[in-house]
Amino acid sequence: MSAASSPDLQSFKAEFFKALAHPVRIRILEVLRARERSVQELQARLDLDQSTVSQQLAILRTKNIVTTRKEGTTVRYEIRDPLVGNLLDVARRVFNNQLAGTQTMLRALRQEARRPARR
Amino acid sequence: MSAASSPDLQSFKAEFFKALAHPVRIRILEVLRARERSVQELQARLDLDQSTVSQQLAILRTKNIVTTRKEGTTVRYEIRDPLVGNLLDVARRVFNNQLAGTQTMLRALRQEARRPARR
DNA sequence: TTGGTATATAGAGATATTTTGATATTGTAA
DNA sequence: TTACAATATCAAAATATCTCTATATACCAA
Repeated sequence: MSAASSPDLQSFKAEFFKALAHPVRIRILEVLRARERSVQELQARLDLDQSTVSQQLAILRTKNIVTTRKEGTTVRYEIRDPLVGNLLDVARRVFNNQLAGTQTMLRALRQEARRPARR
Repeated sequence: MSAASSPDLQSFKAEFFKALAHPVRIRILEVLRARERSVQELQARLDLDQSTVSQQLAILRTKNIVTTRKEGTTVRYEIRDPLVGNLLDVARRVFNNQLAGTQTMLRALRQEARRPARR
């Protein structure tokens, strides 16, 4: 019974990473990292249409990565576990190593690191 | 130009998480974390057939997560950036929070944390 | 050479995810 | 009520990923 042979657990982990495995969902999480947001705000900020944002949020909700708070007719989303932010940070460091060489994306990545949040 | 609006970069990140989004690939990485392994060793240790292991390794190779070293007829794989190990650790902590409540998997997760490697 | 062992790749059917547009639902103000 | 705004869900076609089996390649020993 090694670390690598707990199939249900590894499937659970895979599901979690799947939740991160989409550009829109990553963009959403990077915005939510700074603070909670309504669907509208996400929509405006990411320049995506309502359906797209709501659907991707539904996926993040399903995977328990994000929670909601209803305020009248608007719904505010936030990241459930701040540790997810740390995860993205470590991932960024991996990307940084991987990208050593490809200039354009590397520059964008550095930009991000310098400007971690925004109101 | 916010942190969330560098679509190419976020796609690149999504590709990376996609690479982790499969139970077999996670199991492989968790074995490789301890040290490099030949395809055979992985195959035996994970109780998977040759084709499956080789295919999943090909995906990890494509995404630049592992590198290979050829030794005669055997090929040894290793994780390219040890930081990927840290990433898995942070992910484990997220899982731990998420699983608070579901007993079985939680126990398996704790097991892993206690027994991080094996020869 | 030939044969065997280790690894890689190909192909096809099954399944899952994305994408887009349309429609539901819910809450609130008039 | 009615109407509107915010959010959620549905459905279908396009695309991607998985799974399994078969075959290919590369290396080595005899």
